[in-house]
Amino acid sequence: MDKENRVSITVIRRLPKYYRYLGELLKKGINRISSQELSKMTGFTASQIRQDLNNFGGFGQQGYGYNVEELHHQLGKILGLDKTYNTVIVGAGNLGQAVANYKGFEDAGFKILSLFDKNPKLIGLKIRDIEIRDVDELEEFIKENDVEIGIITTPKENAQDIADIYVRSGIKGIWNFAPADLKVDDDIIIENVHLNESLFTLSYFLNNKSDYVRN
Amino acid sequence: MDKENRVSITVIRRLPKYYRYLGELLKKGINRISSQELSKMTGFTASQIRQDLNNFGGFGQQGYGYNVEELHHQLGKILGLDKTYNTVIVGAGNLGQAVANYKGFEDAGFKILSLFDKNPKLIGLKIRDIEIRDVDELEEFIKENDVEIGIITTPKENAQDIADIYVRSGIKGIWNFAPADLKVDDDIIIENVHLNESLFTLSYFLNNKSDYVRN
DNA sequence: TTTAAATGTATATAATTTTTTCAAATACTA
DNA sequence: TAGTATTTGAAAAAATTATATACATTTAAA
Repeated sequence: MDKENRVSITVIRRLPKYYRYLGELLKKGINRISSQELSKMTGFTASQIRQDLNNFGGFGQQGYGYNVEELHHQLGKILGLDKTYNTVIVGAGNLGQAVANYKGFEDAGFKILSLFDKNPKLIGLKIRDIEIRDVDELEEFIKENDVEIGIITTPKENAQDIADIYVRSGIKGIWNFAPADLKVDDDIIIENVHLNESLFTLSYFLNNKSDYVRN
Repeated sequence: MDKENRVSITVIRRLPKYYRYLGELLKKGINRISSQELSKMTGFTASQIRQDLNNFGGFGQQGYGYNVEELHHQLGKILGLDKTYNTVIVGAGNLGQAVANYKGFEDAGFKILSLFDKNPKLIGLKIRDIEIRDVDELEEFIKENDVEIGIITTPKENAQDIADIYVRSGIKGIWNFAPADLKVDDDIIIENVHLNESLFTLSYFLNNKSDYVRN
C-alpha cells in the first residue's frame, strides 16, 4: 500500500471507538446493526462510518446492515488485536502501576512482562505478580523476552533516555505518557498520551464555552 | 464569536504543545524565538505556527520574532492557565492516585481538593494531604467548595453515574478517563482520555508500519 | 546606513475530510 | 409473491484544513 492508498490517521483513530461499541452490542446479544444505528451510538454520521469501514472492505450487506460479531472480529483484526504483544513499563510510580493494574490491556492481548524503575525501594516489589526490576536490566530483558512495545511512565526528564534504550534494544513501538516529544528512528511507532495537553484543552473550552456550544 | 469566527479545534489542540515548548525555552533562558525555529522544534510548519497564533492576535514583531516570555504568557491566558480551578477526582485507585500525585497539574492551576471512592478501605486515607472521602459526600462537597472540574477515574460501569452527579452538582467540565462516552448536557465540557483507544491505535500502526513510515 | 531576517496578512493552492447522492441488494409486509 | 422500505458501497461534490507564496513593514545587526 503506497501513500495514495493508505488509510488516513483520522479514520484509524475512530476504529477503536467502533470496536468498543460493537463489543458492547455483542455483550448485549445484538447481532445486527446499521450504520444509522451506529451513528446514533457513536455520534459520527452514518455515511462517515460506512466510508471508514469501506477503507478496509465491504463488511456490510445492502438492505441488512452489519453483522455485529463479524464486524467486531474484523475490526479487531485490523487493529491487530488478534495477536498478543509483550510489553514492559519503565516508571513504576502511580501511573506505571495504574497501567500495570488495568486488566483490560491484558485482555486485549497486551501482556506486561515487567515493570522497571531506578528507585531501590520499588525494585523487587510486585504489582499483580508483575515484578519491578532495576532499570539497569532493561536492555537485556527486552532482548531476551521479545518485547515489542515499551511503555514510558517516567518523569519527562528521563523519557528520552528510556526511549533510546528501547530503540537500541529493538522495541517496535513506544507508548509514551511523559510530556515530551521523543526523538526516535522513523520506523519506531510512537503513541503519546499527553495528559497535560488534554487538561489544557479542557481548560480552553471551559473558558470559551460559548463559542463552541450549540453553534 | 460566532461559528464563522471561532478557532478550529485542530488549532486549539496544538496550543498546549506550543505552550510546552515555550515553557522549555523560558527555562533555558532563551527570550527570543522565530516561527522558523519553533517549526524545527515542534514539527509544524512556520507558516502554520504564524497562522495559528494570529488567530488570537499578533504576538510577534517583524524582524524580531516572538518574545518567549510574552508568548508563553499569552498562550497561558488563551488556555485559561492564568486562573486556578478547583477539581475533585472520583475513583481513588491507581489512576486516580496517579493524577492526584502529579504535581504538574497543581502548578498549572488545577487544585485537587479531594478524592472520592466507595471502597471503605480507601476512605479516610490521604494522598499528598488530599483526603479520600466517601462518594456519598460528593454532591455536597462540590456545591460547598466551588468545584468546577470533575475528574473520573472509576471503572466504566460507574462513569455515567458519576457524570450525572457532577452535572447535578453544577460542575462545568469533566476530565474522563473511563472508556465510555458520557452523556451530559450540551453546556458541560467533556475531555476524554481513552487509554484503550490510544493503545489500539499504536497496535494498528505496529501492524501497518510499512504504509506509514517514510512515505 | 545598508542589508538580512522576520512577522502579519492576504491570497492562492493543495490536501484532506466530510457530506451528498444514488444504484443495487436485501429484508420485510401484506 | 409482489411491492415497499431499508441499507450498503461507491463515486462525486462540498467543506474544511493545511501549506505555500508574496510582500509591505519592522527590527536587528553588520
